[in-house]
Amino acid sequence: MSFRDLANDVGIKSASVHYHFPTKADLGEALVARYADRFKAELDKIETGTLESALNAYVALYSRALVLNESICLCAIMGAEAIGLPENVNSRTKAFFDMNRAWLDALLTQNNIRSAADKAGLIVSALEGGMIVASASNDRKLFDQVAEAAKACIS
Amino acid sequence: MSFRDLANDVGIKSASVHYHFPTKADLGEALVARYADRFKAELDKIETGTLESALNAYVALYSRALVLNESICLCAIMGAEAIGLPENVNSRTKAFFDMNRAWLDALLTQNNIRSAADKAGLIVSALEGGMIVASASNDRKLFDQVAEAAKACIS
DNA sequence: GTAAAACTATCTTCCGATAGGTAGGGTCTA
DNA sequence: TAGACCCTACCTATCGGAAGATAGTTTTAC
Repeated sequence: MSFRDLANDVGIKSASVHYHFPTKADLGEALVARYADRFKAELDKIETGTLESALNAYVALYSRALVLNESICLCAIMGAEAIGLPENVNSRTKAFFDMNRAWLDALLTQNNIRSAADKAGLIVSALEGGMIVASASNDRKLFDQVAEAAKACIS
Repeated sequence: MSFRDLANDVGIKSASVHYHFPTKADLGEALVARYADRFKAELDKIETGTLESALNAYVALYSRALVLNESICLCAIMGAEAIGLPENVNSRTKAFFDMNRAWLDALLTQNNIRSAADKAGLIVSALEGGMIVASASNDRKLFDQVAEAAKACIS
């Protein structure tokens, strides 16, 4: 996705995109930041009543991206490319993962799960990795399997 | 990494690289294929005597890439970029993941672990995702945490 | 009238790819 | 055994295009 492609999609000229986002790094950072913000908003909507339903809702956030948009988590892509990406983009990506782990950690702790932080990290990694494996294999069932197996690890 | 960059590293001209790998797709496929072959060779060396030691050796294969080369699994990168990559590259990437799951499935089955296939998928996804999260966060400990948590899920 | 936001036009750099040539080594045959 | 031939692996040179970015100008909205 070049400046010209993006400009074309929006309906303006590439020079106008540069007006809002001077460099590619600025554009990338804004993209990840917006993605993280929207994800955070979805997290805040999740009802943390029972552990199981909360986890299901959490997984559904990932699953939706995989199924509907036929793409994968933006931060999985950015994270995989972290080497060679600008530092400001990487720090936003890191912040996204931190946010996810923190949310899960809080949820698990609240439900008296042992080693909450470790399991939170496992779930995030498994879901991100699961999206990649499923996407590369063109088989969404692989993601569902991973998500189920990850949930089965809790308790 | 362009044809010119690669040619420069090898010490020849980019046209000569095109002689061996006519298109970028050919080059990418060969790269992933070689990576998978080498990984397979390492898998074959693993002593599957005890489950724990075998799993440790398996995780070490990933960990080594993360620590020594200061990079991550090639197939994590290719898988994350699967959308937009040539089909021949994607099928090699898929084959790599299949191979990993099959190896773990056999190991777990051999050790009478229930839901071996599901857990094999979980481990692969967790390790691939763990590398990405750790790389993006520039914190190798995150990967080690994930690897430990994944192993703790077995049995 | 001013400031934001779009535009035109252009520059430089890099990319993947191709055409065509060259040097060296091996092979077949009269 | 000498010449004709061919294959491999590199080379030089170049093409068309796309990319990121900038300078300067015009339009639009309040």
